[in-house]
Amino acid sequence: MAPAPSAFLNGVPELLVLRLLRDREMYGYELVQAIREASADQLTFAEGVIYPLLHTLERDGALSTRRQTINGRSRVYYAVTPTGRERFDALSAHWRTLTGAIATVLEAPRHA
Amino acid sequence: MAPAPSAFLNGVPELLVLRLLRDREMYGYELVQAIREASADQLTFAEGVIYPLLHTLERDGALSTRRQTINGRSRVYYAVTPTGRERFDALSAHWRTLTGAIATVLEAPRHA
DNA sequence: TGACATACCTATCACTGAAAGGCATACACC
DNA sequence: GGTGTATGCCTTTCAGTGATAGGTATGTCA
Repeated sequence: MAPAPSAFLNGVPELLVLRLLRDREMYGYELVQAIREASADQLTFAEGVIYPLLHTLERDGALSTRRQTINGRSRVYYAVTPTGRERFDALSAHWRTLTGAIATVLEAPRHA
Repeated sequence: MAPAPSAFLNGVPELLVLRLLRDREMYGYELVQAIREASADQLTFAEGVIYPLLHTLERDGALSTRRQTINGRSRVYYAVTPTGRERFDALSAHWRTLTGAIATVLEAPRHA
């Protein structure tokens, strides 16, 4: 009933999107491929995941948009706002904490 | 429609349960606390998560059970079967691959 | 007596990411 | 001219997971 803000390990697409946009602005279609390429095809988030996510992040003020038409095709470029940067820092810290804890359990020599 | 066997990053409770049981047999209530303690309170999976999971793993042949009464209280001890060990190895490898890929994206100096 | 820890269990729900679509333009090729 | 593919945007629907919140029963200790 009170779902955690970012329940457990979810929110990885968000984490990656914010990370990539931290370097430079990108548009949705570009992000989908950038994630795949940056992870050497290990991670694939389809457009059905990325687009709604971008809309949500924009609505929350974590991203700002800029529309541009190139070669007759319209693109929507997304950039990280200060709010988005804070959000990334929080998500990132949370991610490291959790994966660190899991690694601890996995690698512990023996559990008494 | 064709949900991956272990969709994306899910299955962490399963991973941890199999890991802990690899060392020694334990009962449900004990596992709940063991996970919390082994992770220094960073990870908490309630009984509502652990018990159904144990039942599923037993049904799948990954765990075997042994009932024992101690101090008037009944306990169900779970132990990992060979099938369970394989399952753990697969889950573990999958986990390392994914978190490794995410780390790559997060830590990359810059994305061109 | 009452409270709390132990020990098992189930039913229900929200949310995420997965899947599968749809729309439109540009470009290459035959 | 027609067909196919890549680009670029979008939405709707769905399954599965873990979260929540219950319920039962015994032992112990104040």
